[in-house]
Amino acid sequence: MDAAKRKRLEAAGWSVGSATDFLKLSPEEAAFVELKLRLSESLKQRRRSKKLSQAALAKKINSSQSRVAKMEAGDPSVSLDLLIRALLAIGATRNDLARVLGSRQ
Amino acid sequence: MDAAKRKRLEAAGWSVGSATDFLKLSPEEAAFVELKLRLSESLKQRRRSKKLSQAALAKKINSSQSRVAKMEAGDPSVSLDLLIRALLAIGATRNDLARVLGSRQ
DNA sequence: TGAAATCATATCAAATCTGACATAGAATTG
DNA sequence: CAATTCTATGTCAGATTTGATATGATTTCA
Repeated sequence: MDAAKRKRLEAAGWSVGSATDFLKLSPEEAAFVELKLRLSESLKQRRRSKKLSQAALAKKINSSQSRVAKMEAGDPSVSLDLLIRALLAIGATRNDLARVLGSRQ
Repeated sequence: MDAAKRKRLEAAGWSVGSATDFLKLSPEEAAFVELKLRLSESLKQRRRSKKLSQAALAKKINSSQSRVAKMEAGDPSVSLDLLIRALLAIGATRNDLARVLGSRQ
């Protein structure tokens, strides 16, 4: 469907900034994408600051290195569930998540 | 498996308070469940305050009444993705979500 | 440089989640 | 009290997400 096509695009092009409206996403979809990207970035940061490899994190959450890579890349095949489980597993608290989701500052 | 059994139980018994450790959930799992329950409750509240029926909300997010009921009941078959999409669709902002996830007050 | 570790990307069968439907049980209203 | 509207719960085929695997690219470091 239409949504499927957009989903396929969701991942690409975001790596740099945090723009949200390069293709006609509804406000809710835009917010959803932004949300996932913030979690992705947070995951990458946290993992790195803990000096874990993707493989090591994967083990912690019994997943695989390739999936962790996809999480961090904002791949559309990765669910919020997985992202958040990973963040919790790496030591993030609910408050940490709240900070990631909310306005900067 | 073991996790599956727990998942099956995840939903029941939470309606009242917000206890989190009635069965041996790891801290991360407990946090994850707590998180879903908060979103469930928030959804129910928001929908009601907008005087929408479950069917009406379902239509908005092209889902079904039964699934909305499950969302609000904290049914384990409902993903975070769906919960959050529903909240966004009903007008919640990222900041609203952050408030729901973070510490009370 | 080059070997070793780490990361990115594609693919796929199995697992999970989904909307839809059926139907029963509340709640509301007349 | 119905009649009507709303909500809860079970089921299931189809869709999506998953871990695993393979393999190539990039980084690290001696």
